[in-house]
Amino acid sequence: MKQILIKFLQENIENSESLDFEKLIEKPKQAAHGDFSFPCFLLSKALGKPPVVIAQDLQAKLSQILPTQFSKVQAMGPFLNFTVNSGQITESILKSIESNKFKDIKSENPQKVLIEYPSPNTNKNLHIGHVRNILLGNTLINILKATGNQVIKTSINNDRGIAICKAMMGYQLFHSNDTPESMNLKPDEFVAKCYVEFEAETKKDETLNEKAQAMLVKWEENDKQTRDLWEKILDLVYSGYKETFENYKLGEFDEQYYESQIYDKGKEIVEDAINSKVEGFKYDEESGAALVDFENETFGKKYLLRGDGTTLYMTQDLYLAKLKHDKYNADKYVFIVGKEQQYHFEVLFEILGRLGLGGAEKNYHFAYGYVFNKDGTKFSSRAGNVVGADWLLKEMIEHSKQNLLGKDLTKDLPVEELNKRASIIGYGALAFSMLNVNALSDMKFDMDKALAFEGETGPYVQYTYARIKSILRKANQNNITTKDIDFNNYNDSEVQLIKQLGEFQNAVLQAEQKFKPSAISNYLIRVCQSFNEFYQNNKIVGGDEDKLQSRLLLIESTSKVIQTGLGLLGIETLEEM
RNA sequence: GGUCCUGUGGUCUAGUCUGGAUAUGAUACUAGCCUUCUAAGCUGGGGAUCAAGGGUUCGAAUCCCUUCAGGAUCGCCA
Repeated sequence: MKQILIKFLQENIENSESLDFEKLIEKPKQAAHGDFSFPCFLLSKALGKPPVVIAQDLQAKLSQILPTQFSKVQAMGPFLNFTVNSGQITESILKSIESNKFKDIKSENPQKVLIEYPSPNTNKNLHIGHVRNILLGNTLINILKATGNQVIKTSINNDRGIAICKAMMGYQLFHSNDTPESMNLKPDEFVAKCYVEFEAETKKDETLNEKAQAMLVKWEENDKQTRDLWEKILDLVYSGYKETFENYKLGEFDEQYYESQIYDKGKEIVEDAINSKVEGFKYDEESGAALVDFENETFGKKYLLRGDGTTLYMTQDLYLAKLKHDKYNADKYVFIVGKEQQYHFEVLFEILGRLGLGGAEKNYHFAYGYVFNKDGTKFSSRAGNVVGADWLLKEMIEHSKQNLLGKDLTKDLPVEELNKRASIIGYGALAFSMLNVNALSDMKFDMDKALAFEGETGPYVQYTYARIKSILRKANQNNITTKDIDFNNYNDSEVQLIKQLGEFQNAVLQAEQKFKPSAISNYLIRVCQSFNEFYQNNKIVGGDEDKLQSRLLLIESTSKVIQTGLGLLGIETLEEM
């Protein structure tokens, strides 16, 4: 459509050879400004007239010879606005939804993408920050798959180190006779309690930190008793995670990595790099430690092996990157990790580039912001005052349930149905609120606000869907098709809604290209707003008879778009709520 | 100190990459709309020096420079 317009303008505007119409023509922000807009500023010099006059002249001239695809050309100030013939647009959009072609979205550049998330530290239960991580990861995967990318889903479990030793010590000191059951805790919460209590105890007894260090040494020496305890604690953590992962729809991984199995690997990579004189790789002459010297202020020096030859965190990451590369040879490696690790990943990618494993062009740090308390202070996981992932979801669901019980329509539902709805609404509210903001932005978490289901929320979108389904039930027609529909029969608010539906593919492609799940949630809000505006002013069943079919088709199409969009966000729909 | 990120009505947020018309919505506040397809909805109102200053441009929230504020990070820790 745009191409038709460009060709038309090129042929009919004088002195326009030098103009880049492709770039100039844009979509107006306001519907009243038509579908395409052409600014006349640049013609001003060539024609020696002010842009406002040019726009008026062009309107007079072009309106006589407008292509049939367009219904109107109008000058508004220095802009020339074109409106397309809505019958053609509505027909093509509604037909593509009917045939499900609208779901068939092809990325401009489909790739094999390996994603790594949520990569927890296994000494505690998962908290609200992980929730953000998981929801972003889930959605990103859905979006990438929906647009034809191949996705490999991995996670690295940070299952060794001082933190897990502290949890183990806490267990030994305070809870060796307890079990999660005896304390009425989820197993991973039980471990977290051991960890937190140990941390608190170190404030009183400073020798405890040394003892934890000693335990780590024993672990590294493969001491049987220590390893047994370690496995016992990890079993607890993983069995707790299993439930959390299920609740947050994490599904199966293609591959899971474990820090305990790779933390001491990677030495060879570094030694080989030094031997083959990879740029910047060298030994420190005094200590014998291995490092990369970037010789600039931004990166400085990065050590890769200690003086005694043992490995460091970065070395392990190099090894893991090589593992992935050798096995999968993906086009892109995505790390979904909090933005505080940005420097680490910049350095990592730079080193990987020098090692021939693909630098910044093949690796991407999908960084996301912090989740703060509502007063802007940081959650402290050491003190243990973090909002737990399990608790959070449970709270959201419980609140949804109270909400349903407060409504005439739903207060007498069977318990099973009530719980099912509450669970879908609660999850939707939580997921939507986290996905509707820019991933990189920090967010304050306010439980009261999260529990308010008005405005730009998941329940608003789900509710809109349920309303549509309710109308369709009432209409009780099974075969709503695009046959026999007069596509010119739609009024302004209907056409606007249909055009909005036609934007679905753009929204998904935007989300894919920019790695931006919020593009989809933002889009769904706009669709629902368009629908609710239309719904409020137009009676469908029992309204205008000759509009019934076209309207049923329209709202059914809307429901399909909403359902598909929510599906990408991992949110389910309800027929009634 | 170096590097990076962030800054848009009281609060939250879209738009920033790729400059375009009166800056998108939400929330809170406020005035209305349910004997009518679900009011978790809709309509109206007030509320913004787009952190500040300068530059580029016919045109800047958007690009460039400077400054300010907040945050992160800069270890032979992970």
